[in-house]
Amino acid sequence: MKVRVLSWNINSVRLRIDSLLSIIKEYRPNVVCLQETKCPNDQYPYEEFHKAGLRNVYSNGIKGYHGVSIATNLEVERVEQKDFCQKKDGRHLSLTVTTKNKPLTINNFYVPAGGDEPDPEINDKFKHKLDFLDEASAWLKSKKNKKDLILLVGDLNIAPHENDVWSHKQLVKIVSHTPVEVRKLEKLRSSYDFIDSIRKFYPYTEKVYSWWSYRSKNWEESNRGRRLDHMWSSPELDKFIKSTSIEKRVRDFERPSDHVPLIADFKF
DNA sequence: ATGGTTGCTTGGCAA
Repeated sequence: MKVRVLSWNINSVRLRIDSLLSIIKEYRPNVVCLQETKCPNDQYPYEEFHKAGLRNVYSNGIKGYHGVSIATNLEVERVEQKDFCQKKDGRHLSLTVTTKNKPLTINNFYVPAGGDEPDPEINDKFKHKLDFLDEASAWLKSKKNKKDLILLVGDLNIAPHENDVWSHKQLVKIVSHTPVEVRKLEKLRSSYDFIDSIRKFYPYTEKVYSWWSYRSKNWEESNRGRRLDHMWSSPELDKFIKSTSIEKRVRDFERPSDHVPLIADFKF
């Protein structure tokens, strides 16, 4: 049994629904995880997913900002959404689906961006980001079970490695690449001994990005990107992974998101 | 060092 998971910070699901439908048609994912849907649950385009063959659709969205969703054509055993930091904003949703072997849980995260100033004392948004990562780490750790199939995907808003950014030197004090954030992300990863499934297929010796700012023309030529989006597999799930990819071409779509989709392929 | 763009909404924030 093959399972394909696609994860994308779509930056408005309503604005880019046609781009998403063409991506679904082309890549045929079994699971679609979105971040920054910017769409309240009662306005979510559920029917568009149904028509595209993804019958089970769940949204954790609020008006205006952030918001996550998961759509799948697999049987859903369980749905969970965790409200970290008591903010009541849509930054997490998880589904447990049925595979040939045993249940697979997909956690979809949208970690707070953290504002501009990398100091929790003077910047509440940065504090929220660090607190969110601490709470998510503790929550995952409390659920840890060696034999479970767990996938964590999403826009984690941190590019941890030197080769996850266009210039380590110029970004080391910029939110998304500061040492304190990198440590918190590593804590999140180690909470479940996750394996970085993108880097498993894209070695650390090469520069790899999933996001290019809207604020520069010729995004491709200047190539000042960051790898903010991630796919992590639990050790048991890692046994079944066949490949991952970063669909960079999507950054060239008409009215693009500033992020591109990630894909992971599993065979159970 | 600064400003650059986009989306949700129509003024200003969040990214």
